[in-house]
Amino acid sequence: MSRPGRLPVESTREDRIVCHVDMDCFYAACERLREPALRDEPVIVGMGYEPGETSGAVATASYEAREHGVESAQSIEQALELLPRRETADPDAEPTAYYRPVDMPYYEDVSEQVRSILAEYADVLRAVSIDEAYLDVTDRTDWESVETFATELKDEIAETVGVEASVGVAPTMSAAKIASDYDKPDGLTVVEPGDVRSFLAPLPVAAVHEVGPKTATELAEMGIETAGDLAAADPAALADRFGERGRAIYRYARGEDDRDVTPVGRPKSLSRESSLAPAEGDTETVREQVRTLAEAVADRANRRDALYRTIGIKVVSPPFDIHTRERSLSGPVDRPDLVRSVALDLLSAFADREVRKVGVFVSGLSFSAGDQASLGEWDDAGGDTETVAHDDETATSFRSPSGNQRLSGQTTLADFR
DNA sequence: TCTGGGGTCCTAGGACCC
DNA sequence: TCTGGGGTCCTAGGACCC
Repeated sequence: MSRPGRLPVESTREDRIVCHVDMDCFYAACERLREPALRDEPVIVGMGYEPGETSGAVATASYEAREHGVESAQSIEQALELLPRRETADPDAEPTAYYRPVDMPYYEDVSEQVRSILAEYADVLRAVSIDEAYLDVTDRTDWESVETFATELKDEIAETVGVEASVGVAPTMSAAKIASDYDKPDGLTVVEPGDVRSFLAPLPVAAVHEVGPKTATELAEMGIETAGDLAAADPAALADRFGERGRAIYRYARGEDDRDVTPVGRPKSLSRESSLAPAEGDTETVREQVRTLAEAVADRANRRDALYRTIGIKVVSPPFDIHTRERSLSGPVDRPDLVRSVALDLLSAFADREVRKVGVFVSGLSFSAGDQASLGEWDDAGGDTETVAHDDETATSFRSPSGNQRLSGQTTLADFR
């Protein structure tokens, strides 16, 4: 229903019902699914805790482990100090935890089961990650019955799959997300349209979408501590300081969020990266690591039927300086050898830098090899690609920094001027 | 918070085109 | 020869999210 003086599209948005479903400690829950003895025990899923392994991080800690200060993204050394491994520690002396390695294929299996239930409850579903999704359920329920609706959804996940979810319901994506976090684990929070602003007001600014640590610190300097403060701030001042994001966080804090629930599209880039132990930072080890990563990225792209037009690297050097270098090709390719040679070439800019982490990525992705043939465009431009393909001296086969070789065989606006 | 891996979007300057 | 405006592409860095 459009009210007088309102655009129909806007009133439609206000009447939306968005569910955010967030699986509780998902990796740990999956481990408990196949190993019931882990129930009610501290469980830490992560990498790097085996003897001989040098680094790693906590991917997920169960609530029992969190009570002892273990958190996601914490280094595994810290976690082991707080909670030693059950198998090796003196069981009477101190609290301990079960450690399990990350097993993505298994978690993806479980996630797929959950997703197929979610798909029954919504026409539109956005799977944000392996353990999180937004559902637009506007056409499936209303504000009077949405609590029952969401309870049924939670129950079905628990009974059918055997894992718990927290659900937030609100008229916008960002409010629904915060609502799902409000009463974890196994929570259900419904924020009706009129209540969004007052629901958000007392929360710290960091709870607002797109407010991370940097922005939260800067906001605090401006005297803005809560979402309510942010909602009452001067939007022009926020825009001055934070650009477009300043306007966005102002609106989110006020409960305004235009984003529609849409399925996630194709990836824009693919990457692989890995950390190196301090002793591994020498040039040849880093180059070897880059070769391995390049191969893995090319393989990932190939398996997804993706062609790439840009190849890049990321180098992290102490203390935590992130550098990137990238190079664009004249046309999309599937060329593992090029990924490797370009990545190594780009790496040479960091020859005398200490490296604690390296990554290789490809971007400028195009997926429709078939489409491209049918479009005929890259058949014509194939000369470009062939140039790249047949050129061992890769340096000469790239586009000049701004040269637009791609248009050379096509009719451009210039022809009409 | 001394920091793992995989992503997204925005900003800003320079080169180049018409 | 100098100047101008509008636009795209490329690259590097920054911040954020899960």
